Amino acid sequence: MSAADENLCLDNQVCFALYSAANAMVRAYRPLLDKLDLTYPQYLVMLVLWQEQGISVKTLGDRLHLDSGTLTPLLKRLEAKGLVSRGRSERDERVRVLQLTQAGGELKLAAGGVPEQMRCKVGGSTEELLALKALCEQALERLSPAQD
Amino acid sequence: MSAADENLCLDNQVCFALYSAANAMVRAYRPLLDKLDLTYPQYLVMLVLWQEQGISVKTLGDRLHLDSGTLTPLLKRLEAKGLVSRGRSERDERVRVLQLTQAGGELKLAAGGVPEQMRCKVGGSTEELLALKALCEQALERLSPAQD
DNA sequence: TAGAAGTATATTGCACACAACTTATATCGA
DNA sequence: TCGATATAAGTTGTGTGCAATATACTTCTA
Repeated sequence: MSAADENLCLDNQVCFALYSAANAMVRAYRPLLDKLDLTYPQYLVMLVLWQEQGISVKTLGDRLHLDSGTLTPLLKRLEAKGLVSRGRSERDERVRVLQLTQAGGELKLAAGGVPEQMRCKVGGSTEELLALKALCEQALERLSPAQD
Repeated sequence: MSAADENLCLDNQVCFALYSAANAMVRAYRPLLDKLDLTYPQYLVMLVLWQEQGISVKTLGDRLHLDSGTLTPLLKRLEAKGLVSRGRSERDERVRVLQLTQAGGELKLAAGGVPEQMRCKVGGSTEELLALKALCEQALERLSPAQD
C-alpha cells in the first residue's frame, strides 16, 4: 500500500475517531437529557448560564464555540420551554441579555447527577479522561483560526 | 464550590472538549474538501468506497457508525454528483450495492493530499495523535451499546 | 456631526444525525 | 409451505452547525 493509500485509510484517521466518539457521546447523553427535556447543545447552554447569567449571545458563543446561527434558534427553544429569558441590554440595544427563569435555575438540581452518570458510561481512569480532555483542547486550539 | 457544582462546570467536561474539537475538525476540513465538492461525511463515505466497493448501506453504516437515515440521503447526493452508483443486490433485493463511478474512483487522486494537509492543521506529535486516536476509540467502544 | 466602518443578533439555506416509523424482501419454524 | 419474525433501506420530523447574508444599532473619524 502506498503512503497516500495509507493516509486515506479510515483506520488511520484520528479525525474519524474524534468524529465518531463525539457522535457516540451525544447519543449517550440523550437518555439522560431526555429526562430534563434538553438536547446536548441546550444542556451546554444551561451549563454556562448556571455559572454566569446576564451574558450576551456573543459571550455564550465564545464559551461554546458556536455562532448566532446556531444559538439564536436554540435560545428561542429554551425560551419557549420557559427556562431562559432573552432580554435586551439597556446600554447597547443590539445585545441580548440572557437570564435563567425560576424553572431554568431549578433545573440545575435535576441535572446534578448527569456528569457522574456520563462518567460511568464513558468509563476509563481519571488519568485517561484528563489526557483525552487535554488532547481535545490542544486540537481545538490548533484548529481554530486566530481571532485577530 | 460543591462537588455537584464542580461537575457541572463546563471547564471540567471531557465531553464538551470532545464535542468542540470534533466541530472544529469538521470546520477545518471544509476548505480542503470544498475543492473536491465533498462534505466531511461524504468524504468518509468515499474513503470507505476507495477501500472496498460493492458493499451495502448496512456495511457502510457499520464502518462509519451511521444509520440509513443519515446515509440514504447522503448517498443520493453522491449519486447525483456522479460519484457513486446505488445498485441492487441480485441475491437479496433489499440490499443496495454501492459502487464508485469512474469519476468517483478518479477523485481519489485529487484527495491524496488531504490527510497530510489536515495533519498539519491539527499539529501535535505522532505520539499525541496516536494517543488521541486511541482514547477516542476507547470512548467510542464504551459508549456504544453492545450489539449483542 | 454625518457618513463610514464596525459589531450584535437574526435569517436563510443546506447538510447532517438520529429517533421513530414504514415498506419491501428474506428467512425461520411449525 | 405459510405465517411470524427479522432485516435492509427509505421516510419523516426535529434539532443542530455553519456559511452567507441581512438588519439594526454603535462607534469612529474626517
